[in-house]
Amino acid sequence: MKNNIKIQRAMHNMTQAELAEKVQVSRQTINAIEAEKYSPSLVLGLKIARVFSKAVDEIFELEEGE
Amino acid sequence: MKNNIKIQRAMHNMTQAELAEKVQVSRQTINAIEAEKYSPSLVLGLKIARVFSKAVDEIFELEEGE
DNA sequence: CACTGATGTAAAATAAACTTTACATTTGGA
DNA sequence: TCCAAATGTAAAGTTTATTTTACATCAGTG
Repeated sequence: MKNNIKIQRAMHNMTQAELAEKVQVSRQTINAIEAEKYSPSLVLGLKIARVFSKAVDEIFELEEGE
Repeated sequence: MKNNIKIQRAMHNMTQAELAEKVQVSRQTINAIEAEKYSPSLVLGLKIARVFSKAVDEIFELEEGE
């Protein structure tokens, strides 16, 4: 799972902690997702997309063979 | 998490087992998701959307307060 | 330099997704 | 009615996401 959350945050001038609060997860969770340590739940994916007013598909993308 | 997988399957004339195989999960997982026993991972959500050539947002929707 | 806010990371614990096996129920067609 | 395919469901087990606590680093600012 690739994602461009970091870029979206930059465009919205938003910190990891702020995003975390908006979608009600811990800051570490956002950090881990950005670092691609694991991929989020669909609920979280939808919430993050909503924060940035984007479709899920515009933020998250499957990788080869995934 | 609401979803319209059952409808999508009907439109594509596809069985739970067939969908399960296409996205590489067990049939029970598809069944559980349709029955909204739990919501899928984002990876699985993206795969399912891909099977039906739809955006994730067209198949899955957050519920009130979620 | 000292301080602060933002980020990276890690280990242990909990919660949630997913699998496997197995069986019951429903439904449509021969 | 009988059969088979499709669906529903359940319990136990494994894997993965997420939390909590805690600390380390880094960049900019006083």
